[in-house]
This record gives sequence, C-alpha cells and structure tokens, in this order.
Amino acid sequence: MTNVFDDPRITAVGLLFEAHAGLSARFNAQLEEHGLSAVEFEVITRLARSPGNQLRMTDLAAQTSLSTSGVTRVVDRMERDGLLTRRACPNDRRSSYAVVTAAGMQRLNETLPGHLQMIEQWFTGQLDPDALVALLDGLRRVRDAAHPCATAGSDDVSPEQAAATDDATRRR
Amino acid sequence: MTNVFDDPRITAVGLLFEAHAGLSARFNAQLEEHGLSAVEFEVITRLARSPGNQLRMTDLAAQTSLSTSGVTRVVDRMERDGLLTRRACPNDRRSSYAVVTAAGMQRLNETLPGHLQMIEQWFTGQLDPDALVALLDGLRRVRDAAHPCATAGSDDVSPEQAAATDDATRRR
DNA sequence: GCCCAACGACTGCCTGAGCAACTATAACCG
DNA sequence: CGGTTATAGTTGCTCAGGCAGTCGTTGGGC
Repeated sequence: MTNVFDDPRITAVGLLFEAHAGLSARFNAQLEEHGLSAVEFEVITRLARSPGNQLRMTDLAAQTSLSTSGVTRVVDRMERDGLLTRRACPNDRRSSYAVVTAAGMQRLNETLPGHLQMIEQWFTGQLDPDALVALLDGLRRVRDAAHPCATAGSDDVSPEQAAATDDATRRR
Repeated sequence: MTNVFDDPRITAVGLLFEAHAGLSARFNAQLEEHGLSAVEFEVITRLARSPGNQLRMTDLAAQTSLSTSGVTRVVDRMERDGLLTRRACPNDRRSSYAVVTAAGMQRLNETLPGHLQMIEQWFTGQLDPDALVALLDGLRRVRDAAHPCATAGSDDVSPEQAAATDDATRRR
C-alpha cells in the first residue's frame, strides 16, 4: 500500500477522535433517557457547580462550547422545559443570569449517578489505575497545549481559571 | 465546596473532551486554509486511502461519522466544488461510487503535510515517546470498548478492507 | 418467471448552531 | 454632563446534518 495514511500520527488522532466519538455516543444515549442533550447536560452542570446555581449568559457561553447566541437558544429551550429560569442581574441591567430551577436540580440528580456509572463503565473502568493515570497525564498535556480559545468566541476561557499557558494565538 | 463535580471521573472525561475540542479547533483552522471542513477532509481521506480512490456511498457513510443522507449531501457539495465525482456501479445499479478527482487529490496533497505537522505540533510532539505510547494504549482500550456503532449505522466497517492495523477490533 | 422483502441513494422536513446585525445599557473621557 | 465606545443579550438568516419516507433495484422463495 505504501500508504501515507498509515502514518502513526494519523493513527494517533484516529484513536483519540474515535474514543471521543464512542464515549459521546454512549453518554448521549444515557442522557437522552433523562430527556437531556449533551449540551443541555453541560449547561445545567456548569450552572449547578457555580455559586447560587447560576451564571451570567456570557460566562455560561465562555464555559461551554457554545457561542453567546447558542447559549441564548439553549437557555430558551431549557426555560421552556422548566429546567432553568432567567433572572435579571441587579447591578447590570444588560446582563441576566441563567438559574437552575428546583426541577432542573432534580433532573440533574436523577441523571448524574447513571452518568458517572457510564464513565466508569466505558472509560475509567477500562484501565487499571496506573494506565489511567498515564492516560490522563498525556491528555492533560495535550489539552493544555491545544485547548484554549476553543470553539467560538471564548477569548479568555473564564478569568478566574487563568488557563495555564494560554498561548494567545488568535487565529483568523 | 464538597462538590460532586470534583469527582475524578468527571475530570477524566473533561480532559478527554477538552483535548479533543482543542485539537479539533486547531485542525479546523488549518483545514479551512485549504478550503476544507473537517467532514470534507475525512471524506476525501477515506476515499483516497481506498482502492481506486473510491467507495460506494454506503461504505463511505459507514466509515465516517455521517448518516447516508449526510454523505449524499457532502458528496453533493464536494462534487459541485470539483473534488469528487459520482460514478455508477457497474454490477449494482442502485449503488454509486464517490471518486476523488485529480483536483481532489491535489487538494488533499496540499493539505496533508500541514495537517501532519499540526498533529505533531499539538499532539504527538507534546509527549515523549513513552508517554505517547502509554496514552495511545489507553485510548485504544477506551476506543475498543466504547467506539462501535458510533453515530449512525456503521455496523461493520467495510468488509473488503478489513482495515489495516488500525481497527482490527470490530464488534457488534 | 413472479412476488415480496431488503437495500442503496436521494429528498422533504425539521432542529441546532454560528455569524452578523441590532437594541439597550454601561463605562469612559473630554 | 454629552458623546463615543464597549458590552450583554437577542434575533434574522443561513447552513449542516439527522430521520423518515420515496423510488428504483436486487435477490430470495416459490
């Protein structure tokens, strides 16, 4: 074959991407059982782990893989479904918070255990502890190198986080 | 914080997903310079590595993250852009092949070196050989566990190919 | 040979998401 | 203060992609 495509580098990304795709599929299936999409799950998770179970729309966008307009629409849907509410920001009348409702918290609590179980079943449980650590170390390196300013207009990935070594390569 | 979200399992997926997102973003940027989207690149790559630089639409769908209707549409676009052609399948008049044109091959050849460089720069080159091997071993395990029947109807990954080295483990 | 089930490709319809334009507010600066 | 600039959120437009339905083709059972 003399194939350029057997290059080990190609294989490497192939592995990473396929692993990601596989896990995504598994997770999506489980999340769907609870009526959540992956994005919705990410949104509600980010909110729930934030003080007051709330975040300003922009900050939410910065923490997720979404643009601000994307966030507007997810929050629209989730508000319609009763999982979230918007709340005006007292000191800045431009901003508004997305807040998790009681129903939202309940939904999350119903979903999380199963989700953790999935992670263990398909990911962390597949490796013995040493191998897992090695894997995670490697991933961390790669993440730290490639991660920032990821998908959309997330120029800074959230101030307080101060993403290590943000290499500020503004493309485009 | 006593946060459920600091669970190591959450962190683990976080790493994997962020690494994937980061690399995707980098790759997309480079591909875009050559007028290709990620899907288009995957399509043209899969075709180019197949005998005769062609695949039947269904097989192409099975090898990519796309449904058959998705493939129809990508191929539409790429045919319009002169990168691909459709060719009737002689022995089965239902099927048709997608074939890479000369222009398509040229585009691919222009794109590949830079792509490999990106992989090296942001992924494989970030780790010393041992760590890389460990990472890939771990990924392979996870991939083999979670990967299959990923997004759409990829039951078997194409009979005749029996994929070199790469994915010897088909399941389901 | 004939009929019916399975299959390959394509199309209509719908959803999700990004970009760019817009509005309202805030901050800055003279 | 008054004007300019930046920022937060929303909305119009567009496009990619999935699902389900369609049409032509094939192959199997009889």
